[in-house]
Amino acid sequence: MQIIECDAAYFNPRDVLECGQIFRFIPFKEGYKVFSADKACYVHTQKDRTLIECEDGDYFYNFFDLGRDYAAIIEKAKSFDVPLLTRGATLGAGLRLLNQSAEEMIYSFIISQNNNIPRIKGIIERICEKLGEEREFMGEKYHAFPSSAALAAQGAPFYKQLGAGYRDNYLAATSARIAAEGIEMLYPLPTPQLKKQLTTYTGIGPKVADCISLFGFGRRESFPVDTWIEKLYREDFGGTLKDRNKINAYFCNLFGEDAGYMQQYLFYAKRENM
DNA sequence: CTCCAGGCTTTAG
DNA sequence: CTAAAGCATGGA
Repeated sequence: MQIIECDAAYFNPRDVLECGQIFRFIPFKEGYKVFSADKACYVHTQKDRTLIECEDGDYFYNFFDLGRDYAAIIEKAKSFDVPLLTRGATLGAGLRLLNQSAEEMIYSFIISQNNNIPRIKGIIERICEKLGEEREFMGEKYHAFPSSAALAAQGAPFYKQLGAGYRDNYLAATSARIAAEGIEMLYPLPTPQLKKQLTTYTGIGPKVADCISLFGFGRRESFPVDTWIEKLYREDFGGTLKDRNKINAYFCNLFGEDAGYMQQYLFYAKRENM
């Protein structure tokens, strides 16, 4: 077992996990067990340090984006002088953007569309339980996220039965395509072309493509526009555009290469008062 | 009962 | 091209 340690001021496990970028984690002892692809870790905070316990330190160092200077990101966020963004970057100083498995993001965010977070988590959990390889971490069993081949071996009725609703065929069709083609050709693409390619998969539109690009391919210039962003665009930016693609262009132009981080702070601040 | 959730596909104009 | 209906499910 390895232990990675870092400054808790820029790594609050609750903020990082509960902000909708990841769906596989459970409260455990003083912190959380976190699952990604076929790996697991235990993350918790002691005083001013956040500790990550795991078997694969290199994987989770990258996963939690530990090479990034978040103090600089937060300063940049405040420099835009937008009240909601400054509030998000202040209250959410412990936020981080995760570097997750691209395939896991593809299926997870297909499920996320027009859905709520508790239900998304349940559907993904049941899929892993049924199709993911069994592993063990800290004396307890868990299931890896299934391979595309394992997902493709099931049809739409299987996903419907797990509660995926009308997204059943999206999962069946896209897993079949990826099992046949792979996704290696996507990694070298420039971000605009990556987004365009992602939207050619069944069940992936512009918003889901931005989430996959941001969380699964490390494209920090991506800015997903969902119902929350649309709401804060109107209420906090005085925006009048109604087309989400245009709202996306507005924010990408405003925030540039770090738009994804700004999106997380805004999302965080807007969701705080629920 | 209706409304909504990290929207997409299909169809109509 | 844009606009709107239809879509499963579960909780508020």
